[in-house]
Amino acid sequence: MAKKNEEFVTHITSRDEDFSRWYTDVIMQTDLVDYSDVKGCMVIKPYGYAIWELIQKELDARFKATGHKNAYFPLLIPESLLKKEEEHVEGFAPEVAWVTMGGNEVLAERLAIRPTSETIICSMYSKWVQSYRDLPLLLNQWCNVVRWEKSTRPFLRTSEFLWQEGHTVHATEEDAQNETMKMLGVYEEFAYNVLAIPVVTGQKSEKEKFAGAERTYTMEALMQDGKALQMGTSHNLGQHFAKVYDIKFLDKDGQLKYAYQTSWGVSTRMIGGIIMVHGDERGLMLPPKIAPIQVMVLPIAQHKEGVIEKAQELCDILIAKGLRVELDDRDTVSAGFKFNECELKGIPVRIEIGPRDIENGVCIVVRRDTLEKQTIELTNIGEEIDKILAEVHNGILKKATEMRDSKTFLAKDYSEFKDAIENKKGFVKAMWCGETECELQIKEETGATTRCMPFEQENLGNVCVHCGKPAKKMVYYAKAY
RNA sequence: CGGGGUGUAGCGCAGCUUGGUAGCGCGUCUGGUUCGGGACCAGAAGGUCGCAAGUUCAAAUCUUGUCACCCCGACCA
Repeated sequence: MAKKNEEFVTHITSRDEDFSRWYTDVIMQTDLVDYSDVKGCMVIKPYGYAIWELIQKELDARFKATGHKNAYFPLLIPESLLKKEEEHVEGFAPEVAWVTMGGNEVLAERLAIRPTSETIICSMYSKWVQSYRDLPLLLNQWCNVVRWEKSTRPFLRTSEFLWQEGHTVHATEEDAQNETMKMLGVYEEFAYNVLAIPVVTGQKSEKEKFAGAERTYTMEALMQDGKALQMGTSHNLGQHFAKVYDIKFLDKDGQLKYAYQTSWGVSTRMIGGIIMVHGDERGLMLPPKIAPIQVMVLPIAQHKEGVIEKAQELCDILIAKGLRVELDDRDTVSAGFKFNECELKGIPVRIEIGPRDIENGVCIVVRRDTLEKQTIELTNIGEEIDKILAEVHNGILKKATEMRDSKTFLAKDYSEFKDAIENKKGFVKAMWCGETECELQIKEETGATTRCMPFEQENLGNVCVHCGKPAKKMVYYAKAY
């Protein structure tokens, strides 16, 4: 006899009690990842990888729609090649992993395992770009990169991670800037419409920008513990790399010119963001569009005649609608266990169907985000589920937006600023003089960094919140992952 | 690299102060009864107590050394 337990039970640490522990509990118990024997590297298990595959699919469709093609460049980069762009090397030097041996022989020149591929891609682009007719060159690659991190956390910071990096070449500065903004726009649209995560977009400060970029743009999301996470970046590289790697083309006017470039990327870190934005006390909450299983069908009292058959029939109808559906027909665990497991794993919708329902021609549909149960007629179940999945998406986006807004504060002076960072925790909007020195001091004193200078500027005052000098920009500050 | 902490069954931990040859919860396996919110009963398997040396009749426990991992800082998608 199953225990009639009205209280829902969870086996994960409370979010409020220890957010970091909660995060670890969720990713380990939901079968997303496992720790490997390699320091700082995670194993992405099938359930976690399926999420990444869906992210890839959604993004690829967007990249293709904006004229980009996929390619693949080598994992290993000769030291000499990597070292050409000074600012770039300086930025990445501390975290590059090196290959020094080939078989039993010491290599004459060490090979870097790519921390990012600008250098190797630019070295190829210099061969490929000769004429204005070759431009724009719009490529993307899906790959792994390695950065030797001192402290790591699954998805958020691992020594090796998966990402996509777009690298484009343009004839004019204007084209490059347009591309930079366009791709940030693609990421932003993706964040809202696929991940259901509200973001703040804007430009990075000099201190925070990508090593070797002219300008870096970013989208920043806020996690439930009030820390910010950079979810994607888009860089206008200007002619920095073109000059170093000699990417020149003959323009319409017969002049030989250096090309303008961009690069942009998002990584498996996004999955960490999804967990920390949407997750709750019961575990994961996956946005329907990237949920490997959108609907789990649970037969109740499945040993009784006709139940499994009816549940399978229901599955088939939904699969035919193009939904990702699974039937949990295990007879080794109780129904209650399955309910909890569905919630833990963040499956957006589950359907319970048992003898009583079959008799009445209905099923019970439960939304993961609200845990609301509704009785739905089997006759038009396909349309209803579509509708409910859309409602779940909108519901979690709304909730996440409210969460972000409730954790976004204004600071007119430095005491307000410190109070907001230390006690309230979240985004803090404040005016800034534009000096790196000020940023450094603020970080030293509060732990907060500038996240971005948002495109949507507001005038909160005329002076810098820290030094009191004339203010140039409104900035989002936060402690960040 | 600075500061702190932890290593005992697959996972989470207790035992250590005051030495006496290892235990709890979860999980796993077997059988049965269950199955509409993490079922129950009965039985079973599983540990050179991180590693090494020392003290002792006797070490998970005391001493010394060593290794590994985790957290907080510095650095970063």
